[in-house]
Amino acid sequence: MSRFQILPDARPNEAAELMPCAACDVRELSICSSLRGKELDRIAPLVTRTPVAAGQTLFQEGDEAGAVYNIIEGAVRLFKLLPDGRRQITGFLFSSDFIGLALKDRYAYSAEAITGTVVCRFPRRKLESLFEEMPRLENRLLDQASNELIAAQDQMLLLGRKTAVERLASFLMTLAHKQGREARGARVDLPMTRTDIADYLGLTIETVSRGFTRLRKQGLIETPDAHCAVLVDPAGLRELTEGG
Amino acid sequence: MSRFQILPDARPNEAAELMPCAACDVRELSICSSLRGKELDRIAPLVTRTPVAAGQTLFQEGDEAGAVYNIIEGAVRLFKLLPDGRRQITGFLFSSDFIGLALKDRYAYSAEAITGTVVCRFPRRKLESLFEEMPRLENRLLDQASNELIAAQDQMLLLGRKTAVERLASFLMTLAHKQGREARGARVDLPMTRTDIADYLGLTIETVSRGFTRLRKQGLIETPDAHCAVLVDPAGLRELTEGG
DNA sequence: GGCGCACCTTGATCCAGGTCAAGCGCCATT
DNA sequence: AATGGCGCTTGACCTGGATCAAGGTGCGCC
Repeated sequence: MSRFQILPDARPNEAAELMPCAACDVRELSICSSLRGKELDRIAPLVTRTPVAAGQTLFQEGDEAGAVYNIIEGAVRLFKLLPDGRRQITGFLFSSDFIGLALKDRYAYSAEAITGTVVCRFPRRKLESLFEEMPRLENRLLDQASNELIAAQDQMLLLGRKTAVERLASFLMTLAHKQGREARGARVDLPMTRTDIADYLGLTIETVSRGFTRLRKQGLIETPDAHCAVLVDPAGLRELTEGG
Repeated sequence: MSRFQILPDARPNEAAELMPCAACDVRELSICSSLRGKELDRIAPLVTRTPVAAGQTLFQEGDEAGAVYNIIEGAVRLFKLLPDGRRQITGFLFSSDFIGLALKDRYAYSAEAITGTVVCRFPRRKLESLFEEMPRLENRLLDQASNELIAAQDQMLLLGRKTAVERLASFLMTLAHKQGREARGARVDLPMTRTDIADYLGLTIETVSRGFTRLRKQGLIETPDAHCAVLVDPAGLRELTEGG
């Protein structure tokens, strides 16, 4: 999937020679876009590119937070569990997204790959020591944190006050936006399962399924298969999003 | 309520003479704790201390985000509205809390004083230009953002997956924690109304009221009046919090 | 090509929490 | 001390979404 090899941990010099950062597909989109040439050279030997198979765990809630990650390719779900197994997915992350803002000593949530994924792993301690050297990096992270907080508040509104179809419509339009496919007829990818969507929207899988059926019958979307949705009427969906 | 006078906007020199920051009650608790003496002198003339009456609006969702705030005293609710009036409160803020992390050009939520409140207002543009000078300040804000993100994720779990009583128990224990009153018999202040609590927990006022009644009948709390709760059995409440 | 399994859809029924309605307590105003 | 309004509680009933149950569909594997 990735054009890059996994970097051997034991030989940082060789890793540096490969210059993965300079050639990274998502560099300009990720937090790394805040880094200049020299800074990139400084960081390159510290990162490790790793593939993660679908369903595999990156880390679990409560683990010591030893690393932060950039997603190079694929999709990841972040979630929290209650002791009896109830699950809340707090976010889906995709290429160029950063994992590791919301943490103290330990991760506050678990992270699993949804599809085959490639991540770029960065030791957390080293990151923090770089802040002094690279204030633009910290700046970028604060910006990112801001965006995530705004998204989190939107999600609270969704979970606290929206109906099932409104939640589903909101979810589809948010994904469409992230994928740059908000136009009529655009095809939105849904790499996650119905169960994932349900656990993200605070619903059950059955309600999510009925929601898709309803949006389809109302002529708002088409679902050629379970892992994509075609926006037949994005304006109508957008309206639904806010209770219209 | 505050021991400080409102600073006259028109006369910054006089404001500086008053040195409100150096004498500020909540300085050590707020983001300002990251500032050293000289930095404080630099910031003091830029801030404006303002009282806000109960029920008054600090700013509205969609307003241009011209300022950030520190709460000196009182309580504030942040919320988002749907066009039909459904409201989701995204947070309650108290003394020493900071308002202004989750914003781009415009505020993503509205802010209203719950009780009589005193805030410390800071022009946003000036704040950003101070980051270079005071990296510790940016550091502190990133930390704060981290904490807020973790809290937001907890709230998503609450809204998406907890039952009505579990939500109420979680709310009480979170407030108890913030107030440093988690011991058996401790008295937790509830400055907000039942309607506010309902809009924070994604419930109706009736369900919140029945929740209090149920917790009382189970011997977990007492409610001498509507604006406080006594923790009769904090361990029991804590269990409920996670579905126990 | 058939088997097994994971995932999705649909229907029938149930129930937690919403809605509607009534009444109480408290306080500010007259 | 009557009045009115707001905030809170409680009861009766209703409903959106959960739960329970039964197939359907697609795909990897033998």
